[in-house]
Amino acid sequence: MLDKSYEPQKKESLIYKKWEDNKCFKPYSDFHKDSNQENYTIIMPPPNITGQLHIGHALNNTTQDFFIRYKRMQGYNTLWIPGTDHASIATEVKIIDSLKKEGLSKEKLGRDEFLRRAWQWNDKYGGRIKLQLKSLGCSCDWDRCAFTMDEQRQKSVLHVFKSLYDEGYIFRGEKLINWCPTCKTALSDAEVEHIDEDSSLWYIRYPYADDSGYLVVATTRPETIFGDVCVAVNPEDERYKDKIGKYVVLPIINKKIPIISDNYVEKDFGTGVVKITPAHDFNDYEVGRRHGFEPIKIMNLDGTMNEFCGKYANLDRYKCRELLVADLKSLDLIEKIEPYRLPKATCYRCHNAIEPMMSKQWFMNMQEMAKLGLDAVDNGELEIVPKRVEKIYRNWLENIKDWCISRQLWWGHRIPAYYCKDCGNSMVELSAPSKCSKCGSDHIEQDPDVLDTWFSSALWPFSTLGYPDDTADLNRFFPTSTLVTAQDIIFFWVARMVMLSKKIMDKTPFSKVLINGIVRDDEGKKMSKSSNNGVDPIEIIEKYGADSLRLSLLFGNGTGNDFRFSEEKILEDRKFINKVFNSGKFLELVLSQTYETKLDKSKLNMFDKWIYSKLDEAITEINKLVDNLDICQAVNKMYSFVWDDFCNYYIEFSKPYVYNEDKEIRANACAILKDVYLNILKLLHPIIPFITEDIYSNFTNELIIDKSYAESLGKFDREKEKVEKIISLIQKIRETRLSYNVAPAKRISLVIDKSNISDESINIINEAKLVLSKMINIEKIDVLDSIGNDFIKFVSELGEFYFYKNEVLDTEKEREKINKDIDKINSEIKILESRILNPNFVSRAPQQLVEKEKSRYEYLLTSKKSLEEKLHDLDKA
RNA sequence: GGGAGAUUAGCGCAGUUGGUAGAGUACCUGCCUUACAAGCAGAGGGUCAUAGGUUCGAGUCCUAUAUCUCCCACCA
Repeated sequence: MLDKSYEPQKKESLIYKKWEDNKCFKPYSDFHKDSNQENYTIIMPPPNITGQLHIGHALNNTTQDFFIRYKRMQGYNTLWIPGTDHASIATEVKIIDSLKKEGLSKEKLGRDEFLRRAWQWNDKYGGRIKLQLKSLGCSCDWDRCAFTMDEQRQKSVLHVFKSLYDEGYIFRGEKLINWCPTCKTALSDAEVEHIDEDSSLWYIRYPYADDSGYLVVATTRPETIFGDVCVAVNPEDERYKDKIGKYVVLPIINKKIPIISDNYVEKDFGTGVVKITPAHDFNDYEVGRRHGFEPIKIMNLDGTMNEFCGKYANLDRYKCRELLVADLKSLDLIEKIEPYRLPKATCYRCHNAIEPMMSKQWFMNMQEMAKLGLDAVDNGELEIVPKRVEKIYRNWLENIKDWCISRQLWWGHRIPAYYCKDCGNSMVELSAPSKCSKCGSDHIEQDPDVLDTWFSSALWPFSTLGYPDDTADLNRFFPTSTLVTAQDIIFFWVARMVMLSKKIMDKTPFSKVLINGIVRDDEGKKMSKSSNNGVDPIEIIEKYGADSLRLSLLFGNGTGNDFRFSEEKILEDRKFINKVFNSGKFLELVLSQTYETKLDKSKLNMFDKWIYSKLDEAITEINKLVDNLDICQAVNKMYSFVWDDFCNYYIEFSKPYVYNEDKEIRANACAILKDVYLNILKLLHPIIPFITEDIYSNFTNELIIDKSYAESLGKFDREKEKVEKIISLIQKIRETRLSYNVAPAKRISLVIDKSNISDESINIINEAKLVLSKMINIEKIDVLDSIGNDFIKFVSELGEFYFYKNEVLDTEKEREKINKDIDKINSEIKILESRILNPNFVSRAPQQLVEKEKSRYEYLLTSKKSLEEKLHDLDKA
């Protein structure tokens, strides 16, 4: 028995358990090793264990689950691998925060104890995430669940690191890198966020060494003056041409530095003179390198000034700036200070300012890798949806630089590099060497640093399948099929997966990438942890059920478009599920009144054939849309098929048959209704898995998740057309009744003029007699030889029809209505005339269209004429 | 500074090779019709941001402009 009403809360977890117990989420090939079904594989973007999932995750994972369930039912050998990400820096920041609350610090705890805490953290939050995914209904194979730092994934990371090191793609060196003084680690370029901030442009006077006045330098960072190695002007700048090669004296520290020329300098900005600080600015680093200057480091790793800065040493850089500017002012070396808005580089995790610093780090050379990434889209191995995202992807790869992969953190994959304390030799090995390969010393130390968290994520498509081991999974499921993810990690993750998969596995890791839009709150703001407007999917699921949430996420949202989340939308969409549920109730009711249901294909009536045709049409369309990753339109199609075609019409059509006195008719009608309904459940299962499973189990002993996708009994064009005509007649009758204010309960007669209607129409109407009487309260159908004045006429596609005046008439209403109709027709006639009377249209538009428009025009003219006649008759009467 | 997207009914949105604007919801009218009032049947409501252009024909293609959002970026 179905529940009294749709109440999802109680049942969903039980249903999920049933799926798990029956191993429904496992690929078919796990049980049938020699299965040759085509594979369909998705790797889940592993959520960070920093916290819990929000609606954006729910959107991505619902999308993935939709594809997986759909493909599973279509007979693919499906595998969806779930997992979580250790999120090195993000998690470490969180743990440090929580330690702070206990009055602890990471240094106090020590590395081992800190890591123990981190693993505890993983147990807690990783577990919560899995729970959330299960509540959402995700049908992923939990036995294959991976964690970016579990044993197998550590092994993958080691192997990839070593092989890229051996090939020379990974190297160690001292370069200018992004340094977060708060997190105290290096960051990659991708991890730096630029935020516009109000600041100033300081114009500082640099006296010439020969005492002939001074040069004015405009800078946004006066405190880096200690690291200046020269000042630069544009070689074409007339103002300074004769100064090139001369020297200026750095204020405060009184150091002589040269004036050089470089094209990098823009004449029109500031004073056209730039101070060059190679150790603390990326452009200056390049300029310095071009002109052979050694960078001078002036900052400590915590963002304070170093001993090189005299009395400013150990001051925070901003404090230093303040004092220095004051000092310069008192020396009259500040020409002016202008307000200036500049993009401030900040850490994507702690949001504090980062500093470019010289530091010894590990890097990955990306030049060749980027080509691999570009090839993938160029030669069609990888399709990115929506298409526009491809440009973003391409642009990033075209401007890529070396990837700084080492982090001065503890939570992460420790770099497998070992240094000999005696001879300084460095070794990269899969396991810790006991002796130095060069001098034989056993004073060996592992590099204390860990890898960028995105290094391990980049290997996800093959690390999850068992790389570097030669596993059955790797052979069977790599490369995977579709990747579904959010747009903010295209660079961090998607591009790097493509590059590394091509490099390591020699294959593009997936053939399609679907990039979902951003989830916003109901005010249109981006949902994020920092704005604290995130919504926990569990909360919504408890309130409305997972199916409602899933439907709401998938329905009415264009592919790749941003999505505005609101509870109202969930309430709106839930109505659809309720509708599906209630149609199940109806089926249950009619089945309970029937002893036998047997589907006899030879006994389909025209309505049955119509619904099967519509079903067939819907399936075909949905297949096409899903293949194009257009879930939005696919769900739209399901919605209108189920609600409009099935519920509003077919169920009503079926009533005279399922309640028929003839047992045989009744049995067959019930069987057909059931068949169509079960197919509808299959159609909908990928969007709303729980309710469809629940209802399906009510009518069968099988699990819908395992069944094949919806399939129609056939396609019947002639009957389809007939029923469409019936439908339009029904609509016309309803409209006419309403316009004459005929009470819905009043049974009236439908009249046909025998001389003015085709035999076919009469046949169709006879066939639909039962239905018409039921749906629009038609008492009887009179076929008359001729029609006089006592009738109300209306036209449908089946021909001309009449009501008895005395049954329906209200003269005033009638006149109003006819006038309205004439107005409508007139405006359409106008539009048509503008075309068919236009010789250009007639000669250049497709002939078919011209014909169509012409016949429509003729039809309108006759209709108009008959309406005018009617009006005339009315006036007479 | 560069790039991308958005702008369609009161609201939040769909609209895939250019061919007379669509569903949901809200509002209005009438119905508690034996699956469903979380429903049924109807009605109204849009010069598709603006201005040009291409075309017989533009929400759809092109060019500008405006407003909003997002991404990228070293003009010190």
